[in-house]
Amino acid sequence: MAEITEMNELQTLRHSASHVLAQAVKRLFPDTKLAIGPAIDTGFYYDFDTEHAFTPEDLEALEKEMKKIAKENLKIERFELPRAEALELMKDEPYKVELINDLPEDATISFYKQGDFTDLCAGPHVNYTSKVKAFKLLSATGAYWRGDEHNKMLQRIYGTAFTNKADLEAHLEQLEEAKKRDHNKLGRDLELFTTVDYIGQGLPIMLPKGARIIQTLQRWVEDEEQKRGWQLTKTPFMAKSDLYKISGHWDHYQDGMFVLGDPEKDKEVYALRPMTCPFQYQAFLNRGRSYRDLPMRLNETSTLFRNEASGEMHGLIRVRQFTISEGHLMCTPEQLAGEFKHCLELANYMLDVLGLKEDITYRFSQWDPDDREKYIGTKEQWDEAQGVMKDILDEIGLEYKIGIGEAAFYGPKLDLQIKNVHGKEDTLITIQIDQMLAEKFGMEYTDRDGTKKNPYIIHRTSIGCYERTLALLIEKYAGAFPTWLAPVQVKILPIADRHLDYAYEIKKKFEESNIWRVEIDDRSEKLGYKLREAQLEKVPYMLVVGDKDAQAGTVSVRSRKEGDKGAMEISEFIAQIKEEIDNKVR
RNA sequence: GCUGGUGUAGCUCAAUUGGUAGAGCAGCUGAUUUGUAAUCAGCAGGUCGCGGGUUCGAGUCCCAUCACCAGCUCCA
Repeated sequence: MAEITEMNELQTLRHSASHVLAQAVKRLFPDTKLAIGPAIDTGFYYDFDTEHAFTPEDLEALEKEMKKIAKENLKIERFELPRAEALELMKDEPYKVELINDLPEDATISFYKQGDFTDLCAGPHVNYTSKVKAFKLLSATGAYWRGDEHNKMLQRIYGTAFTNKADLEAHLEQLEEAKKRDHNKLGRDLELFTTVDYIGQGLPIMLPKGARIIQTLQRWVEDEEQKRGWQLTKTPFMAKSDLYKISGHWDHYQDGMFVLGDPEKDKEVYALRPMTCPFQYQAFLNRGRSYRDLPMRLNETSTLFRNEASGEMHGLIRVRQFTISEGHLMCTPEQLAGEFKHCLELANYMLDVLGLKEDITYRFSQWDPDDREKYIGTKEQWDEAQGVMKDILDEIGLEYKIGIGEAAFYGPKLDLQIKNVHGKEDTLITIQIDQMLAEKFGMEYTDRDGTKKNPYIIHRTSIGCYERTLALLIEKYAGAFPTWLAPVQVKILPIADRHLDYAYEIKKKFEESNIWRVEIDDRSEKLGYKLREAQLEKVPYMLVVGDKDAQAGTVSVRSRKEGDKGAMEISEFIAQIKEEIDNKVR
């Protein structure tokens, strides 16, 4: 209870902070029209309509004005008005008028007034502006009125506020720390990936170290899927438009596809694949199928191409070409629940080993019955597919949120959501039930009774897209990957050049034990310097070798996690690290 | 796609009112051969994101474009 009260207090304070901001904006930029200004998880924002674009200097000036307003210690008072009077009061604020008009007939229309500033608002608020003292304005950006891209773009100012200075400082420091973990910065610093302007947006170059991590993940995923009864396919990266017309992608997804050729002029048009589904179905369609063939589990390490809008790309999280651990599973209605659980188990196992499971939330993504444009199929089909998924989820006892309008165009999804270091949520893994595409593609199996039936199809990924998953891993571990994933697992640091031979001897012993990610730092630098470099590269183990080690046939081990571990027999250390790698110790 | 910001050496950043592009670190060469956060000396490195324009003269001003960043909208 105390916690809830505290949260509400903070939300109230932040809401009041947004009003103080709006008051400051009105004072400094009187022509500004007000939209809305709520409290959010991390602070508050307010949307304004003005010709003037807010600069960082403006934010400073506004902060100063806000401090002044706080100092003036204005009383914040609530009052209510009948609709007509409310509209009269807000006649110069078109957005407020729109909001009032959208309120239901019997709604109470309340206002909050502080000095010369009055705002339409349901409240609650703190009682005096002086309460708003520990705050900071963070950024000015654009945002569509009512979140609709067809509406005018307003200017949003983001800020944060706390009940005391210490909390504010701590939060700002946390933001700085988050920046250091940001995969888009750290991943480049650690030479995992880069981008090149003449290659294009959303097309990252995986550098040797990044590629090595992805290779490790991919080998592990494909092996694990094989163990669990999945059969690997390799299908083309492009197809004629005919294929996408059958699947519905041509109608529902064309803007998102890279089309090769001009549909208006050319006889044949190809498109790079944005999804694997219609390709992998061909493996099922290769010959007639019976119930004995089911469940048929097909997996593929599948590279996809999506022509995302130019503003959507972000590091490795949103890209135009990516590789996903894809899979499609054809089964009977009786098998569906079991197979769905099997897919979820695999995904959860993967996330558990990676250490990401604790950061996952589940979203049951459903269609939006009011947006028929976006979806194929009938209401009955959707009700059935969603009903089946709901039963499965409830049976497992999974805690989930419902996302209306978040479904795929052909069926409902269970999305495994994760937040990045800045608190922005993305889908890492998705498992979908589809009872529509099988019919479209004429996928049938002969059942026991000799009748032909369409199988249920589960679309799923086990580890998600390698690029996105890598991004989350970089942030999770701040670049200090578990040994089994680390692009460099051991760095050998000879303290003088005469120990280089011994260093190579050690490296060879690692290689004989099938450990290849061992590097020697052969520069003539001081040991302290080399150690610092190895630490910056986040290498799990550093082996210092000098005279006494060379003579005794040992290595001095320094662990990233545990610090100095002293001298060890080489074979002993190799056995230890091998076990760590094989068991995927985090 | 939209709003705003940013592009100078591999990295972090300088460059007065428009007047010869600099520094530290990284790199290379030589010396040093060192036991836990920076050994010394030298060398090299830039069509100032790309393209136009204004000007006697543009890293600096204007236009256009590309990329990166934040946010919105969309999405794995």
